[in-house]
Amino acid sequence: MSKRKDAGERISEAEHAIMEVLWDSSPASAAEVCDAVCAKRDWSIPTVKTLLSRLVQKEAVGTTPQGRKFLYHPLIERSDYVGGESRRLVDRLFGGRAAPLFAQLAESEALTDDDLAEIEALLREMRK
Amino acid sequence: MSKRKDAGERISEAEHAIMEVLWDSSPASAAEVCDAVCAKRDWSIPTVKTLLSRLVQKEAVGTTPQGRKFLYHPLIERSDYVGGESRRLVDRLFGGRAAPLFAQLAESEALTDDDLAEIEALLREMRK
DNA sequence: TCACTTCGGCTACAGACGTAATCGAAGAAT
DNA sequence: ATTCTTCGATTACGTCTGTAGCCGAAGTGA
Repeated sequence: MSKRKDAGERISEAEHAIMEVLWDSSPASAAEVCDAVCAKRDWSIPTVKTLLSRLVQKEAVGTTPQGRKFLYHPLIERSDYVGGESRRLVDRLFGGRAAPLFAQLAESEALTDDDLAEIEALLREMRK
Repeated sequence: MSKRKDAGERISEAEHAIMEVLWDSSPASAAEVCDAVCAKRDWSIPTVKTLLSRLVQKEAVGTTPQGRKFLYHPLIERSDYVGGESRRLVDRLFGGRAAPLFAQLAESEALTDDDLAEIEALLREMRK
């Protein structure tokens, strides 16, 4: 079954940074979100608020009236987002095949020994 | 700033479709490019021309005056582009680690048996 | 040589995105 | 109650992206 309701509009790069914060500490106020990213991305509160409201519009985050303020929380799972983005890349760049992606990462030395070990473990585990 | 490598202007989604055509058949005229994508993406010649000129501006494709017309050819390697995009995704979504990406793809069933076999082969090969 | 066709080059324009200032209502402080 | 402070909401605006129209120079056929 395909939960055909969400999947609304695409989440932009900047918006994703906000999502990341919310996925990290679920209910948070705009100010708290800013505390978490404003320094890193050199944003100001207004920017964070705009991004938050756009995410609300896109139904990617929900709000809970906490007294007079609002608390924001993600409405979509991080794994869903990440999975979608990953698949989109694989589709667009590698014709939907994951192996070439892996080869590409390997070639550009983006794979650490740890990665290799982990992937091997995963492979072994899937091998049944 | 970091390593301000030239030829760094971002290539957009639509532009990438054009690049893909050029990577496939190196020197091509605008009309030929259109023949290859206009149907698929439902574009018109003007659109292709705009995208081509933007890519020229971005120094992602070069031109060769062929008599009266122009022939376009890519100036950046497909592997470079693909590698860059892949790494960008891995950095943004998985903190630079490839293993989680792999796990993600596995979980979302984006890995075919062929993929697994190929990856295993690659792994074995890198194992020395 | 003179319409007619072909191209590349500018121009256009709406929608998304990044970034942020301003406004107005609700609380807090005095 | 009056003012000060907080927030969310609204508005702003330049850039990038997707899509495409128009224009003028060059080539073609008669």
